[in-house]
Amino acid sequence: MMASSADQSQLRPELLDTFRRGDAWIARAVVGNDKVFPPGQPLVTAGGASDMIFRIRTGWLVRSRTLPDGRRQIISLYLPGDLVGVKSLLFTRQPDAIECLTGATVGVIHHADLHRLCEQHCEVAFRLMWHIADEEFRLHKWMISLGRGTAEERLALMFLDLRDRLRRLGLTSSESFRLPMTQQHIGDHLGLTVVHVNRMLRRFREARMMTLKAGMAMIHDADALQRIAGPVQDVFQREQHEGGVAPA
Amino acid sequence: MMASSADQSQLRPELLDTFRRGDAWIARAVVGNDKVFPPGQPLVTAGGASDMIFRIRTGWLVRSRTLPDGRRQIISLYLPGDLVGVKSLLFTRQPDAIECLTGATVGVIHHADLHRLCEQHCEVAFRLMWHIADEEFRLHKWMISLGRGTAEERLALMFLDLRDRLRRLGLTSSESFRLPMTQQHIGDHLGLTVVHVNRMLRRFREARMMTLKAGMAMIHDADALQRIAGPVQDVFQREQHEGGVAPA
DNA sequence: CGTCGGCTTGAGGGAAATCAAACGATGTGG
DNA sequence: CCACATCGTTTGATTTCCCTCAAGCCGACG
Repeated sequence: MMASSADQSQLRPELLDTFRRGDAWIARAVVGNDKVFPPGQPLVTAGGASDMIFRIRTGWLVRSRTLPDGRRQIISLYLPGDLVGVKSLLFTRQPDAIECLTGATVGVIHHADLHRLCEQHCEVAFRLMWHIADEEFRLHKWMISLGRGTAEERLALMFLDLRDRLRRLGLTSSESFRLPMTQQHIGDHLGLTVVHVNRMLRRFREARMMTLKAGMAMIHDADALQRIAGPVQDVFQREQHEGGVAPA
Repeated sequence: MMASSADQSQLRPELLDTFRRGDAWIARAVVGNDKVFPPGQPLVTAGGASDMIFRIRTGWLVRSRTLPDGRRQIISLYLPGDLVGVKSLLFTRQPDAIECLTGATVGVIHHADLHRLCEQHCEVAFRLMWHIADEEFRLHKWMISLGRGTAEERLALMFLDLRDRLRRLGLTSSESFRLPMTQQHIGDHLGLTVVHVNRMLRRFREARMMTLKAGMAMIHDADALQRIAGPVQDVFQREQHEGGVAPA
C-alpha cells in the first residue's frame, strides 16, 4: 500500500485513524474506474466545470493558470496518491487548468458517488477536508518562496521538497529521481524564466550540488541544498535538519 | 446581517442554503464569546499550537511568516466575517503567526465546542470545508500575482481586490476605504520592499489613478487600475469587466 | 524639544528578464 | 541514409526592474 502524506504531516494523531478509513473508502470507490491519459492531456480546462474528482495512480499532474499574454504559473504539482479536483465539489467553475505532465492513469469518482459516500461514511468527508487543508498548507509554503525567495532558494526548495514527497510515497529511496518537467515547467512553477532556471541549474551543477539531465534529478550534496533552502523553509522542515546543520 | 463572501463566489447554488445554515450555527456559537485584541497582538504564534478558532467581528488580521533573516511574507488578510484558524482543527502545530493589524474584536470557539457542533449539525462541517476551500481559491490567485506579476500589477490587483471584498461585506460603497496597513505591510504582502511600494504608489498618484494617505485608500480611476490588473486577474474577474474594457 | 515610526526621495548596484542565436537530441519523410 | 524540422537546452550580450544603502522629512507623542 502506498504511504500517504498524512503520515509525515502535522495531522493531529487522534485523527489519523479517521483519515485512514476515509482514504480506504475512497481507494475502494475508484477501483475499476481507471482512465489513462497521454502526456499533456487536460483533465479540466480553465473556466470549465467538472463533475468528477480524480485520484492519481501513476504519473504527474499539474494545476496551472495561463494569462492572456502567455505568462503561465504552475500552481501545484500532483503525484501518485494525490486527490485532484476536490474543490470542484463546492464550486461551479474554476479558473485553473489541470493537465498531465506525463502519461497518467487516474481513478475517477463522480460527484454523485462521492456525495453518497460522504453521507454513508463521514470519514470520507473528513478525508476530503484534510486534503484541501493539506493543499493549502503546501501553498502557504510556496507563497514565501515566490514572494521572498531568490531563484537559488526556490530551486533548492523545490528539489528537496520533491525528493521528500517521492520518498514518502516510496517512489524513490535514493538521492535521485525521475523529474518529468522541462526547464520551462520549472520556471513556470517557480516564477522564473527558462533562461534563468538554466543558469541556476548550471551553477548547482558546477558547485557539484545537483544535476538535472534527461529527466533525471540527481542530488549530490543534499546538505548544501539544504543550506540554501533553509532560510525559506518552514519551522518544521528546519527542525528536522537542526542537528545536521550546526550554527557557527 | 453581514453579507458573506459566498454570495459572490463560485459556490454551487444548490449548496448555498447549507452554507447559510452552517454559518448561522457558527454565528450563534460565538455570541457572548467575544474577545478584544489591541493592534499588533498575536492570536497564534508561529510553531505554536491552538485549541480554538476565531470569527472576526471587527478589525483586520493577518497570517504571516517571518524568516530567520527577517524577510517576511504576509500570506493572507482577514476581514470582518472571516473565520480564522480553521485548519488548526486538523493540525497539531502550524508555522504561521496570526496577528492583529488593527484593534479587533473576535468571537472565539473552542475546538471541543466546534466538534460537538459539527456532529450535531453537519452543515457546520460543510461550512468549515467551504471556508478552507475558499481560502485556497484566493491563494491560487495570489500565486499568479506573486510568481508572474509586476509590482504595478500586484498593487493594482490588491487594491481592487480589497475594494471588492469590503464592498461585499457592506463596509464601503464608494471608491475609498480605510486601509490599516503600513507600506511595509503592503510590501510584505506583495513580496516587494517598502521603498519600491512607495515609488509605485507615487506613480499611481501622479497618474491620478489612486491615492493612499493617512490610512485611507482612494481609487480615482478604477478603470485604469483595472487595465493594469487585468492580465493577472482570473477569468471570472475579467469577465465582469469585459463590457467596460473594449478590446482594440 | 527630541525622538521615534512611517513616509519619501536619490544614487548606485545586482538579480533576473529579454533578446538573440547556436546546439544537441529525436523524429520524419523523401 | 541523409536532409530538415522540432523541441528542449545552453550560452552570450544587453536591459530593466527591483533592491540596497543612505539620508531627509513629517507627524505623533512623551
